[in-house]
Amino acid sequence: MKPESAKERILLAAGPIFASKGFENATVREICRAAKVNVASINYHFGDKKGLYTQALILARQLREQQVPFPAWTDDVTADQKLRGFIELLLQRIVAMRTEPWEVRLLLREVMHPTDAARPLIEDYFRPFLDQLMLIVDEVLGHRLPDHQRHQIGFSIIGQCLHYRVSGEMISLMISEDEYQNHFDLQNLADHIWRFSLGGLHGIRKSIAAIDSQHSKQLTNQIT
Amino acid sequence: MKPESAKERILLAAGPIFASKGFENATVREICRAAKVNVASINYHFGDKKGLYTQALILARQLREQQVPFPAWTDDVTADQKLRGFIELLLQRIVAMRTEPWEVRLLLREVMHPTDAARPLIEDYFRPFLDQLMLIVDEVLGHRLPDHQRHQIGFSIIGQCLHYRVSGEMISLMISEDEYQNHFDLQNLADHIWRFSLGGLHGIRKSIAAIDSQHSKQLTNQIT
DNA sequence: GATAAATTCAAACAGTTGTTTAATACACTT
DNA sequence: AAGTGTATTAAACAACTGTTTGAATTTATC
Repeated sequence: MKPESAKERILLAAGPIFASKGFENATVREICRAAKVNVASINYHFGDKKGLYTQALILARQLREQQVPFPAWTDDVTADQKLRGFIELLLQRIVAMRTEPWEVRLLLREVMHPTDAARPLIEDYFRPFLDQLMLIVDEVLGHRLPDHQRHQIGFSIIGQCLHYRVSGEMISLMISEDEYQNHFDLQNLADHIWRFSLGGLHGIRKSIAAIDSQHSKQLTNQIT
Repeated sequence: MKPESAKERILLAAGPIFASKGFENATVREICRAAKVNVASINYHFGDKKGLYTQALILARQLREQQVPFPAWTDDVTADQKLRGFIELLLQRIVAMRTEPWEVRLLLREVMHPTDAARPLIEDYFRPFLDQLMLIVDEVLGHRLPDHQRHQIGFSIIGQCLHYRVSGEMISLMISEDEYQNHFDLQNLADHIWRFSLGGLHGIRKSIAAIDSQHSKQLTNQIT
């Protein structure tokens, strides 16, 4: 295989096109034109259109993991700082304001409308990611909540971040251009979401403390 | 016009089909089959496919406003309670777990990928909705923040809610069915998002108080 | 350099797309 | 009852869809 074999060219051309048009609306002819190969090449190398889509999705995940790797924190990093880092990573991976890598768009399509190709994506990519977030939440709270609460908190944080990608266009239509330019860049958003989420977590920590003290009272009562 | 004229039948058949397949993937023949009219009817009554889509979108908004109207709160309702009511309304309008009205899906398509048809939607529907939320936020905080902060807070709350629709399928794939059934119904989610957001708001209120006291100190220094 | 395998190609396939046409049926007023 | 504008219909339109074919070309193997 040449450094730019036809198969490779197809795969690299297909990604951005699938990402911006979706599976149905992307045409094999458009992809082949972009890859500068014959229309029959897709069927020859990938079987059919769906086979190409599956390969493109796998490639997207691999590339995105390389592009924005998970940070390795040293021991002196506080839980709060880790949360801030995670939120920034999440925004970088899925929002990625300025540049719009096709990998992100393609992966997000699968999040919103999972197909059969989504299962391995969940196991290998999304679930480990969510688990990392929940470990940080445990650390911030100094307490491991029941799973459903941990998940709800995780989704609250992820949901805030994701919203700027999902509804990004609509948001930019709803606020002034000035405001968007000056206060909705990645750093400002990470700051806000971090603070807002820390507040939410502190509220939960308080109610844990209240229950705990009540619980220890009950224990005391039982003992005495 | 008969109570079920052809034009009406087309409009009502088009909504659900556009909602579940999107503009491009919905075919005029499928819509006409569902409406039991000739294929030429859409072009006759609506000019072209796009004209029909625009009308369907307008209808969706009208219907959804009627279906889940904004509550009229009495004076004795606290700001916290209003926030809880707003979150529940938002979840009912856009998440609507059990039934999946086509109106919601169609409107959400326009949120994620706004077309020309989105502008009137923003002015008449989304912006007033966001404004209502921000008034409640002002009331909870007892303080009107700069617009960009009000917006960020609003999007944090909306983002949490929207996430359960946008990534709903993915979420149900990531947690166990039991957990999903027992802890991710509308009431539980509204409760969690409410508490989490109240925590976030209290955190912000504290930092306002800190800045205010600092500010009054500075003022005192200036005076003395 | 001959043989075989892998790849590329133009052309055609059968099916679907949104839209148009011209003929017909209907409801209404004069 | 004739005339008029509106509504519906089957059929055809040209353009596009993913895929297949069989021959031509390139590449690899001996």
